[in-house]
Amino acid sequence: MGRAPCCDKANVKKGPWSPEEDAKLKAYIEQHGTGGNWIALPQKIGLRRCGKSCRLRWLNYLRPNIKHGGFSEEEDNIICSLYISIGSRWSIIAAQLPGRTDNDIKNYWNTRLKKKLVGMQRKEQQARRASCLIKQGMKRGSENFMAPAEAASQIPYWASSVLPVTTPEAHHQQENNNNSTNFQYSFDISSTQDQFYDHSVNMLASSASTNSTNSTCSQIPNTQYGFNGVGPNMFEELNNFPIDLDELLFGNPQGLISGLESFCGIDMGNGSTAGTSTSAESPSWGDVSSLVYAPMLSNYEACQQVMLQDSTFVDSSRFRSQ
DNA sequence: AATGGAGCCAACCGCTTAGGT
DNA sequence: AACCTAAGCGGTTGGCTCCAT
Repeated sequence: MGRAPCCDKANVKKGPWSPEEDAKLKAYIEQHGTGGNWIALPQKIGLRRCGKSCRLRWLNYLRPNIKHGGFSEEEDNIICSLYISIGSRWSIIAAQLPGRTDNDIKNYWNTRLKKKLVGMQRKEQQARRASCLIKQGMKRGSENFMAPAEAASQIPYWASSVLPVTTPEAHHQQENNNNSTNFQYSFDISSTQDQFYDHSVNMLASSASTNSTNSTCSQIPNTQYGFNGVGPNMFEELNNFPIDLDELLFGNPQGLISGLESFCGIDMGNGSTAGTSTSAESPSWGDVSSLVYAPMLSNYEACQQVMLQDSTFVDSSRFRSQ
């Protein structure tokens, strides 16, 4: 036996809203509010619409200060960073972007951002293959670091932090900054869920720090989780990177999270290291926003300010111009 | 000019969650 | 504690527009 319908479907109009319906709904809500009962609202107004449909129309279209289209670079970066951190939690992502609806962001991701990300990964892989062929032809033991700098430069900072790509400059700086030669993607076992979500901030921070030595973003402890993104064995690590974006983004979005989990050695559900979780269920995220988003956003905003001011920071317009 | 395919987006569907009784 | 109802949410779909042929 199925669920009882929320409204009398036979007497409910479906499909696109007419300007008259929009005007009725908007006028009523602006004057009286929703009254906390969407189901009863269409009857009060005299609309032959389902309450859910009214709610959706208001939230996604009629509500004041709604922005449609024209996503900025900053919004792109926030969306991508958050998607990488928390997956398709569109309402949470939308909460970080004033004026944007979850539906808008979801559509934008599915139709544009996702494809851009995959396209960039393909380009990077092609460049890497070409680089490997060149390297194979070169004399062994060369001190020259033949990184696919051009390919790396085509990747936005949020993506380059997820897909471990390095540049000669970053490599050199990393050597100066870190005496350790054992690059590891390791998480502190005691990492909390909050810390992992802060990973997004670290992505931004790590990218900033590799491009600007005096950025205040570099003050964020971006090596805490091993996501500083550069190291002597970077290409080996890249080859081992378990995420195929083609598969994950177009086939199984949750797999992106799983891939990151296994890659990072963390169970995002309980904060323990990989291998300790026996549950086959998807992770329980809990109240993510209360756990992390306030500090995360403030960190991000602070970081963003620096990025905007720092002319040496990687030009994110590369991303939009793809 | 006609047509077919791709891209985009508004809206719907159904499941989950939260709150009330 | 159990149940019911409405809101919230994310996945999916249908139809419109644009563009290439």
